[in-house]
Amino acid sequence: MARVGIREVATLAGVSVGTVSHYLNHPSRVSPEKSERIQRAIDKLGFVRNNAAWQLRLGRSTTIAYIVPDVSNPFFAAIAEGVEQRAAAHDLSVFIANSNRSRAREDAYLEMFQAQRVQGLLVASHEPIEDRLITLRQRGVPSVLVGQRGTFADQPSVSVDDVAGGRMAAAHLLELGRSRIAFVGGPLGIRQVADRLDGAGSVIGQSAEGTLEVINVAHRTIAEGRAVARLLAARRPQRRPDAVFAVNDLIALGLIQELVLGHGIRVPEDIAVIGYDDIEFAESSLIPLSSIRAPHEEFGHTAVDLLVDEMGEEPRDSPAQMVFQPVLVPRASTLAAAD
Amino acid sequence: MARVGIREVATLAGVSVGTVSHYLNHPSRVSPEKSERIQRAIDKLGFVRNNAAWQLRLGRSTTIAYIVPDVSNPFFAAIAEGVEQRAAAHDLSVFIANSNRSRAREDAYLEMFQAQRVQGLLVASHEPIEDRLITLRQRGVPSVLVGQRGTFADQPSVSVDDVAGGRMAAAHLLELGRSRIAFVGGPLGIRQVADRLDGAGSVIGQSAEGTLEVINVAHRTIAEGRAVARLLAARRPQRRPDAVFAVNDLIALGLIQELVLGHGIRVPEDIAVIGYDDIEFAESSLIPLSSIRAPHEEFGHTAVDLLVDEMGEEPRDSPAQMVFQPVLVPRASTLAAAD
DNA sequence: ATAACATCTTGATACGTTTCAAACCCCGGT
DNA sequence: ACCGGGGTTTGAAACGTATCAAGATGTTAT
Repeated sequence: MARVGIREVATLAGVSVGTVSHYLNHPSRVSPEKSERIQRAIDKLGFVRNNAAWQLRLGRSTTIAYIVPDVSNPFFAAIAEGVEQRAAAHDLSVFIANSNRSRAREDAYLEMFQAQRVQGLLVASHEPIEDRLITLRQRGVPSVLVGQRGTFADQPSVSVDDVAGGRMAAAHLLELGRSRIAFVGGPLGIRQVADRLDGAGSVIGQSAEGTLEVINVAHRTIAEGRAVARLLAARRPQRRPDAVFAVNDLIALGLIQELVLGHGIRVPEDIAVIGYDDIEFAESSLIPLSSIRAPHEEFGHTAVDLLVDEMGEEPRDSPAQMVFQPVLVPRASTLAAAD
Repeated sequence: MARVGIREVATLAGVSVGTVSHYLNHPSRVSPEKSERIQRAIDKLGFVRNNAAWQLRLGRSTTIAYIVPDVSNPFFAAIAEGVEQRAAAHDLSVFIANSNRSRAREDAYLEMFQAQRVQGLLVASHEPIEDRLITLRQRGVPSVLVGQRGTFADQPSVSVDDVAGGRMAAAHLLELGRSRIAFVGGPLGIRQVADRLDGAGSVIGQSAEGTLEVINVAHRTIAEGRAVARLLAARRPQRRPDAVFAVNDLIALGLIQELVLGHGIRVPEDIAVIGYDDIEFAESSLIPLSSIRAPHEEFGHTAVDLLVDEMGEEPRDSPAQMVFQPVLVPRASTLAAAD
């Protein structure tokens, strides 16, 4: 298959390359007759514009990237959906990259996207990553932090008030009369994790007799939740917590699954469980999972809007750090059956 | 921020652009002393190679694309994970695009990737899409169909034997003594859907008294499953099926959720439910979901391998259409409780 | 001392596109 | 008959990089 470029089209149509380019970019400036000829040539040759050359000439791309720590976490998938929608409205394509919770992969992608000259970056990360983003911004690549509030005022971000979310979760458990509460999550170096624990701690600290145990886990996956469940099941019943606040829904789901099916521990009677994020599967879980709901699609929409703002020339007028308030969604995993 | 290219680096380091380029691509050919100076200049200027120019020069990119109908279906996310892993091993980057079940978006992405001159395409689609892939192949862009077997011998694909899967599901239900079986899925224009139904039908047709009802749905989402559940609940109990085979796990999960929580219909006692794909959340569902398991990561791995093969020059030696055999994973949604 | 050669460096060229300035053509107005 | 001018068309230049052929420098063998 011979390479077919604008030049081949031009020859076949009997016009100059300039005219073909005009036809492609400013169709109004070329006469109907030549337009016709050019279009015919394009069809015949199956010409598709070479993006590399186009970008090179224009000095910019029309792509943004969305870096996500874990595609298989439905929370990020839901956000991705929102991102795609809004990006399409802005005529931007989205390059989704999966860092797989690996810092090295994350850095590699950051570098790669820079080489691609993407217009901007949407970054959801568990690692503290702002230092890198500063560097990128200096090089002209704007970014929006997703799910984690920027610590610097000029780092735009879209996030949930995780401290408030943590408070809500803990308050909910306390109100149900639970007192020996375990927080399952980690590492605490992750801001979102620390904040949620922080919120929970502040509420429990104020209560008369609540206690807060922290069970640190390295990853926030279903498998990890199961592992913690086995850990709890191995304890003497009196030493088990009577409520668990899991730092995300995946852990909570794994936990419930293993507790109930693997060890016959009842949820919520023996241990109440609340998660975080309210992913789509929380509702249809073994025991429908109580959760702290963060907006999903809206999250994505806002992130793109912020990024587009940032990509513009004018200095920002609206506040760049959007913080959503989470909502408590109580379900069977904390509430006794209603009947 | 002034644009910084290879030229700026060269000036700062006091060498020619050719040398800098050599340093980047054939480090061995440049003297230690200049290497040092160049590296220093790169660091100082924060130089990152311009991918557009690089691609333009080389005439090819180092990227493959993975088009998926629905990022928020964990089945595709799991495959994506496998794809990323294997692609990384081949030094390829993966551009994940979400067609959102829209043919228009699908076409737009196909066009875009062609413009990007990606090395190859991984396409998971519900639409019949092979005609387009043929055109692409003629233009030098190889592709691998994911989840759907190629109908032409030269269209590589990675798929599951869906007819066999359908048979397994139906046989399982019949063995449990169920006879009024409903298949929930659609549209039948989708090959995977038709095959699964086909398999189920063939088994039920051979049985003494099994009947197969088809409940057609437009989408294969949790929400759609719920809708079907409401439909079934509205029927007189005698007219309800005693078993449901859902064309994927999402539908099955939504169905169970609404049947049990919304209408007090028992699963599996009143209606047994089996899904398809065995996504991660099937196991931790309200009623752990029986499912037909297709390989996940392995699927992604194989797809990339096939694509890489295809990208090579030599004609293929190994068979290009991999068909995996599915496995029945029985769980509580069809089996009576064991205790 | 010179030739032959290896090592390192350079400048020019091409990749496929867009865009700018100039050229062209055809008309209507003077 | 000439000029001005809009609408079309053209050719050339540039974008940032890799590579090739050739130049420069230094080294070894004769």
